[in-house]
Amino acid sequence: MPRDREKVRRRLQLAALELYGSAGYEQTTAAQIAERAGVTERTFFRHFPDKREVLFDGQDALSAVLITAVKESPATLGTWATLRQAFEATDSIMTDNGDLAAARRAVIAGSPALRERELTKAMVLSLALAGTLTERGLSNASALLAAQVGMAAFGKAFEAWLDGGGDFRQQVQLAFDEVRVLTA
Amino acid sequence: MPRDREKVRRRLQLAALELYGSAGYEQTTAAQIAERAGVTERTFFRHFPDKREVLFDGQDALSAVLITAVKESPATLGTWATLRQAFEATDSIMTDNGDLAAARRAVIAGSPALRERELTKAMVLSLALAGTLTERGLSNASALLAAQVGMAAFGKAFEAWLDGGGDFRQQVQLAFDEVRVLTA
DNA sequence: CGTGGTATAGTCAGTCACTGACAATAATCG
DNA sequence: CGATTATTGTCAGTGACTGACTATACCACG
Repeated sequence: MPRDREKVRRRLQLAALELYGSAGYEQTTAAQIAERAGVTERTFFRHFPDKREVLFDGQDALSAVLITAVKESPATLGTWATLRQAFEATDSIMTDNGDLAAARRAVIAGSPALRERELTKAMVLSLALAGTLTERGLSNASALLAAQVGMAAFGKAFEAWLDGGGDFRQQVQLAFDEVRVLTA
Repeated sequence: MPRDREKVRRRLQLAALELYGSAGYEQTTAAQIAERAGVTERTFFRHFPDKREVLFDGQDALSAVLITAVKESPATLGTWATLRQAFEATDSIMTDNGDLAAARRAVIAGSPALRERELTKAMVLSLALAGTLTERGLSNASALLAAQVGMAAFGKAFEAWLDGGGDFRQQVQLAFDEVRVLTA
């Protein structure tokens, strides 16, 4: 495997994050990112299908943790508890991603196009989650509904945690409880 | 107000729906849509900010119904019941949009770019809903969470209704109940 | 140590979404 | 009918993204 592919990928991602952060997403061209990473524009598009994707890459790890957590969850556990426990299991991933995650979030928040792509990533996660819930006996529609409600709770937990709420798992717990109270 | 703006808009929307449906979204150029509508490409982009938006236009009506329903809901009613009642109130809008809605959905389902835009539209709706829930005393974060959970239920209700489930309001009822059972 | 194969990157040309600036035209109002 | 204004046409340009082809770096093998 020549010309270390992963290195180029990471350089492109870093360059994009920096440029999006300083000049803004819309004002940054793919050619500029490529130049800063020491490659050509064409190479950028060989590594990422579009200008947005370069910012979204940790999703696979998150998805993997969620799915294995659901799969290893005891069958006696209900859907809701299974989901809560799966989202709690992402704890380590969340805690690891330090400063980069914050910069990423700021950049994404600043661009409608990037926020839109973030929604797609969330949906992909919901669909993956729903897929494994299906294996636990739920219908497709019910599995997707459950996954989406869980994702909504996870979203609030994540925001609360970023806003200084100390323990991530506890924020997940709180958000899931809030949904229970809401619908009761 | 010269050269009837609304007429051109509708012609563009219809032309887009037809072309997206027959040739596919990606294979259809903005110039083709414009030509079929009897205007130039430039005019297309004066009416719609991009190729995707031309398919999303009923959102304002839906949003208006939801928001007034929430605002007119008695203060004694809980958040969850308020949301359910609001979504039930969209009944007439859903029932009116007959064949066009079905064609629209098929086209959207066939294109990742259009599905992505649909997610944005759902989020805009959630944010609007959350805004009015805030006026009922909820925090921003809790209002958004509630709105998103409601939207998820609404989404399932809508799909179930499209799949032949007779009464729309009843599907909403069922989906909302399902979330209650899920989290209990 | 050369040599060939393969993965990766560069080059070039092209399409298409979208935009700004300005000219043309059609409806409206006096 | 003339003036005003909303809308459209025309034109030129930028930038995202793609296909086809070439060039180069790495690897294995003799």
